[in-house]
Amino acid sequence: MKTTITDVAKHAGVSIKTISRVMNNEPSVSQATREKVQASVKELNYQPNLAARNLAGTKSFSIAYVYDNPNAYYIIDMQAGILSACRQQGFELLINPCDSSKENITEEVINMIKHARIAGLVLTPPFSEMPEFVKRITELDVKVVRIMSGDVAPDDLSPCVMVNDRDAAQTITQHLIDLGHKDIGFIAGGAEHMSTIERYKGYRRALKANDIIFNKKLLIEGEYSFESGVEGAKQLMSTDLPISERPTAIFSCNDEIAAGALFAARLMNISIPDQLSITGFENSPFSRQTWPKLTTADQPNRQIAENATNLLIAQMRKRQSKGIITQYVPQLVVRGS
Amino acid sequence: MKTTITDVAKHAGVSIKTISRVMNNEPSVSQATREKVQASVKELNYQPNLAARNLAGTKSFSIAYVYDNPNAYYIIDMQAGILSACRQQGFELLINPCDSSKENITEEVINMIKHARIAGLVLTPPFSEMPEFVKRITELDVKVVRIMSGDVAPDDLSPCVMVNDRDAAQTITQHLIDLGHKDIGFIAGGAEHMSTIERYKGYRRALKANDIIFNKKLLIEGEYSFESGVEGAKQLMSTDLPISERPTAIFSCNDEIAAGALFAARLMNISIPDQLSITGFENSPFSRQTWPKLTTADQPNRQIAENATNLLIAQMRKRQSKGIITQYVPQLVVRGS
DNA sequence: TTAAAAAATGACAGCGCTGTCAATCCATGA
DNA sequence: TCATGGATTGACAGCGCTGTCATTTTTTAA
Repeated sequence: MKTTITDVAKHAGVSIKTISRVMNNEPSVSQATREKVQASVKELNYQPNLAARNLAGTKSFSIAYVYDNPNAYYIIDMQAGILSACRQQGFELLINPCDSSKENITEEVINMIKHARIAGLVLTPPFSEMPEFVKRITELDVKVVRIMSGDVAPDDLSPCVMVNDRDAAQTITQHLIDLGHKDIGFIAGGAEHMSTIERYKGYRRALKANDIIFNKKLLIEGEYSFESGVEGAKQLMSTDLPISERPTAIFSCNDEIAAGALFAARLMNISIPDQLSITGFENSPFSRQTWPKLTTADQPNRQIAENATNLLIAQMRKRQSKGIITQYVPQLVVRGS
Repeated sequence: MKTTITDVAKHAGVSIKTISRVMNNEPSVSQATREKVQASVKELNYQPNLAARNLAGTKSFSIAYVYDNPNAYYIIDMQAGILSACRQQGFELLINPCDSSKENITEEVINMIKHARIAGLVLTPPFSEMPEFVKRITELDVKVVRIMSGDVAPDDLSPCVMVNDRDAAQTITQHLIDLGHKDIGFIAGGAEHMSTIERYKGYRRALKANDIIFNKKLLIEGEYSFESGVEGAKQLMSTDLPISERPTAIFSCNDEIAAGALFAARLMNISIPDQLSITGFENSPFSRQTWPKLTTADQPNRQIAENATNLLIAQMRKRQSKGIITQYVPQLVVRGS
């Protein structure tokens, strides 16, 4: 039989209410009692029953992860990080794959929140980048944490974990420049993604810092896909162009694009990295499944998610911590491309 | 405020117990009453509170998905399917990423089951292919459903959803043979995976059915990775070999291997599919991110998972359905490779 | 027609916890 | 010394549901 609060109460010689107080870190418990209870809890290996807690109390111990992202590796990593934080803090995780482009997605999520009595939401792009959505949710007295691209939070509706794609992109570009490149092509992802914009800004900033004049012809507006990388690279390296107008390096907005570009280069008999350098972004499994392996930027997604979830839980416990921001800067991973 | 069982009882003019009976599909409710209650349930949009159910009853409404698989796309699809079935049946899904190679993984999972009062487990490879693990779990009176490769269940410990890789592999191989190929290389995945073995069997069976003698030199023992595909293809197509000893087609055990093989072919200036045909398996996003796109086999993972979960729930409700087996045969997807 | 059996329904306790509020304890200062 | 008030602690109801068992209604058979 599982140990219940009553067992612990008997063991510690206090009332169940006191156990409850200690378990919830409430004040008004003397230090002596608190320690006595904690000892009993440990000895009996007591873990409060979540169902009972949810039923009896006004607060909830459920967190939901609402996602919609074609990148399964990203989701899985995030999920693992969130779960890890939830476990440690005695929360339950509900997962919620959604279609963010759906007309009434906000209502749907709100319904879900109400029905399952969700206390908090972990949001990644694209949801974290939908201001109206976030606003509606936070108005419901449901706490939110957002993981998004940028360096400063767009508002103070929730704590944010910012992934500084801009600085990382600048670092990558600088790396290319240090390698001697001056004509660096840029294949963008979809412009609706904050990350694309941020990465582009970083690229531009690096150029500027090195007094390299930006050449509009080297900018390809693509999307986050392999095909887009193939097309982009073909366009940039077209033999119709005089050699002087072709870039000697290509900054791809993510690994998938980079893989496509790499592929196109191979088709055109351009040797990598001798004749052309290509960089990716994200350090996805993809980046190791090309040849040569991609030089890219790595972000510790699992850790980011865990951190974000802890921020969310902290926010739920106290009344504060709204304005908190954590920033991660993806790190350059130099490989063979 | 959420509608509770009491609201429905009042609305329908019966006791809460009767509502409970209807909600749980218990017998001993007259048809008339049942319909009256169902009408009220619908009108009030009543959904039983899971926490209360779990707390009050002896049965549990929680299912866990225990997984450990490097293929994130597979996991995400499975997860979506399981979730969909859970939602429809009023179950809750707990996810549980695990390291299957860990020494005491069985104990860990059992602990988790006990603590969260899990009623059933959805298992995919590698867990579904660990007989001892499955045995231990089912002894706990926890229901299990396994999704695995094969055509018949290995035992009757649980319902199984079998993915008939063998037949699918035979179909793919036959497709290559129909294209005129006689010398077909085979790059295997890890031999610890049932799927590899099954796919190999299908390949051999197709050869036999067409009176093609199996050539041991065309078999490469690899693993499920891009690199393995590159290496395998290089070996098979080595210029050290007389042309007559090189295959004209390569059966790759999954898309990742196939992508590697495709890549190697490109390196060696072998044109696809003119000089060499390559097939994959799994229809992963990978298979569309190569050029030409891979001919492969598609399995409806989401649907498989949903189906399996329904089987699990059926098993939990009644006492029967242990021996049930559903079989899926992945379907040939002909593309450009 | 009526007793007995079977089917349908309901009353009520209680799952493990939290919220409310009352009771107790203790240090303080008049 | 004793009232005062804040800090601690506990008693108890009740969250929404299910399990048990008693009660009522219906069906069956004599």
